[in-house]
Amino acid sequence: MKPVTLKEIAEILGISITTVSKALKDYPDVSKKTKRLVKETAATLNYKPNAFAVNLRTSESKTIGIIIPEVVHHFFSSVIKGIIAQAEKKGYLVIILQSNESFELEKKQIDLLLSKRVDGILMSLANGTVNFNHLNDIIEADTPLVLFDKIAKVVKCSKVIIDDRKAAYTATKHLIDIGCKKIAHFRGPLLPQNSIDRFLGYKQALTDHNIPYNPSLVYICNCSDKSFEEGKESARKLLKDHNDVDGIFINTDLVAIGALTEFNKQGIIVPDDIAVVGFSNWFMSSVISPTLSTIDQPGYDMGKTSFKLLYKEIKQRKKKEPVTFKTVELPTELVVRESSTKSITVES
Amino acid sequence: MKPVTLKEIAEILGISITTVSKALKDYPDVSKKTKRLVKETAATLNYKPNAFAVNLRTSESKTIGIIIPEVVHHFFSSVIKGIIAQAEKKGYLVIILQSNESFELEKKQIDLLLSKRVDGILMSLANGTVNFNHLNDIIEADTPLVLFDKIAKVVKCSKVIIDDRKAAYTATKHLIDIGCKKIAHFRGPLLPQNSIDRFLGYKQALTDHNIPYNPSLVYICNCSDKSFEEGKESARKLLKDHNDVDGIFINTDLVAIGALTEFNKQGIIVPDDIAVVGFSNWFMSSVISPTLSTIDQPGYDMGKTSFKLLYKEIKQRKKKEPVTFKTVELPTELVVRESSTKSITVES
DNA sequence: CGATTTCACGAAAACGTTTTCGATTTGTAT
DNA sequence: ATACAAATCGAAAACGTTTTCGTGAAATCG
Repeated sequence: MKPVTLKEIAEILGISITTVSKALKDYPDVSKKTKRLVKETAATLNYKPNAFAVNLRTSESKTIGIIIPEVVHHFFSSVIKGIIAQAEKKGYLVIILQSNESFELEKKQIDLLLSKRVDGILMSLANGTVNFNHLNDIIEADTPLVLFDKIAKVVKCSKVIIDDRKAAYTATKHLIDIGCKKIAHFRGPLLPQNSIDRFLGYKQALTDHNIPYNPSLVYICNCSDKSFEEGKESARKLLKDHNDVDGIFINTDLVAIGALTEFNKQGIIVPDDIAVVGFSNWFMSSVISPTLSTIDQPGYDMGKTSFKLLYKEIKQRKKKEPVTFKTVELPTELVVRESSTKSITVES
Repeated sequence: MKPVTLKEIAEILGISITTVSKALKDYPDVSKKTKRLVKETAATLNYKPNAFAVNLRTSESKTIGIIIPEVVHHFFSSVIKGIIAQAEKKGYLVIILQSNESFELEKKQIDLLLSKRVDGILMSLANGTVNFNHLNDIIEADTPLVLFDKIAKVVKCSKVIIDDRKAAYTATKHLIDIGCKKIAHFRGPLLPQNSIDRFLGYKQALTDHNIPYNPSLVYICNCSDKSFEEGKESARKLLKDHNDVDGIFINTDLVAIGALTEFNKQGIIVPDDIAVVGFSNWFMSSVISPTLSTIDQPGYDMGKTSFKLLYKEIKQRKKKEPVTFKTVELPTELVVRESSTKSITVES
């Protein structure tokens, strides 16, 4: 019942623990014969190395931790999937923790992972994160760290991002291209860089195309778990404040879907009355009616490349090579669907 | 730079490692004075016990593993969230692995978790799982196991389930209650018990209400990642085969949403022409148009109670108490939305 | 045949903690 | 003072592995 150890195999075969260990790991200073013998008995006894002992001895656990704001979330769960897929290839397991968009919780989770001595940490920052001392804790603990999506530029580590600003620019320009003259923006919270960048991309696209920027056309959403409601609410406000708006670029698909729902209810025809473009390409967006144009944010790829960067750093650290930080920018893509495909295309 | 150990604290204070260890864990045979001293220096040095050493010594890792068919999935990610939330309260971390609905992969993941010596395993079985020997591996390794949602009745362990049959019965009866006379069923694959039970509930509800069961009204969907397409496809077939169907109970929300989309496209009015009830209560269902009536499957609660059962078993094992297996059945609820709310209610 | 190299193996330390058990000191009652 | 109990402490083993280094035997060479 007790798990079998090297010692037992050694005793059975009348050889030393050392030799058993070496035989199993194909050390050159063990004869073919004993190797065969050891491997056979190990197999029949169903020997599995005690991970705890290996961890202690090698001081690595082949386990990484990931901290994200929210698990029940199409984008983040895609990222998780990508991370797990890639980690598995390299024999790493993945521990998942949530920050619930809270700064305090994020700090606590980092502490947890550090005290568990994971081999590396992948993180997407919480909206509530205001400073980055806790990230320096990771770096000072000599634990490899890679940030993705919601990052902090000042932190010295590898990063995986998209160009939010460019993507937002593309989305807004698309609205302009299909003939929209008065374009609103439902932006995210004031803090995280992403929502700032998306806002800036929106603004830039307007000014580049001689459309005056009008601050009253920008509505703020927290993009919390109430995103859908916020979308409806903002849509209501927008219709009241500006009944001549003919396009909206929205920070997040879920908010956009809320807006679509409100428009449907009020008899506003999307896209003919108002064209809508969201952001993230949640699966839902391809299923809603009208289907939602959006910016595809490659969650799965982001997970994969994040782990790849982390893995590289782990290897470098192990070989005492100098670690090199890299920032990888993943391409996004405008996905045009019904919500921005006017029956009559207006030439601009 | 090197993490500080008990030894270093002992040397600084000129006492033994033993006393330091005991002081930190509030053993009664250490004086208040030295306890204070030790704790203070430990705090200033930012001492954190080496988890690897603790694991080895105590032979537990305070880590559990979970294996699910798919991470990017509203129900399963809700379960994950529940598990993580509850695990955190008890100081456990959670490793997540996917089976991708594959039997072989499921076996491999179990092996992985066992070789990592997690303190317990939570699982929802893959559709492809045909026998349960691999689950016995877990039991033989003396690792606590709890199955949830997609379970195997024959396996000796605790389980957390819903009554799929009853829920399906309720859903179908609801369709009958609102006046549906010819009710179709889009069922899941033939294998997993859940889809069998839902089918049986559907059938039972019909016969209990004097509606003859008609096998040609039952369509099979794999409920894979193509669920949405399958829903559309089945809806097309249904409309061709039986143009007088006035209600459908569908195995999964995503398939139902596919069907709704097809109905919308073909000008079929839901619910007046055909009423639809799905299963699971994905978030999406409250957002689609028309909003989808469905059975609420309490993913978060399922995660929570699954961990609670696992935790209880871990504790029992530790105290060498006899382990008791329990099967907890969580309540489901019919959520009535637009897709089954006829403008003119017909009395039955 | 003696010297040297190659081949196989094992002893032992180390990773850092927990815990048992014995030893020493201090206090208390006779 | 002596005896005994209580309060503090530490030595050492143990968890199971990895890896360095040394040793003896066999093989190779001149």
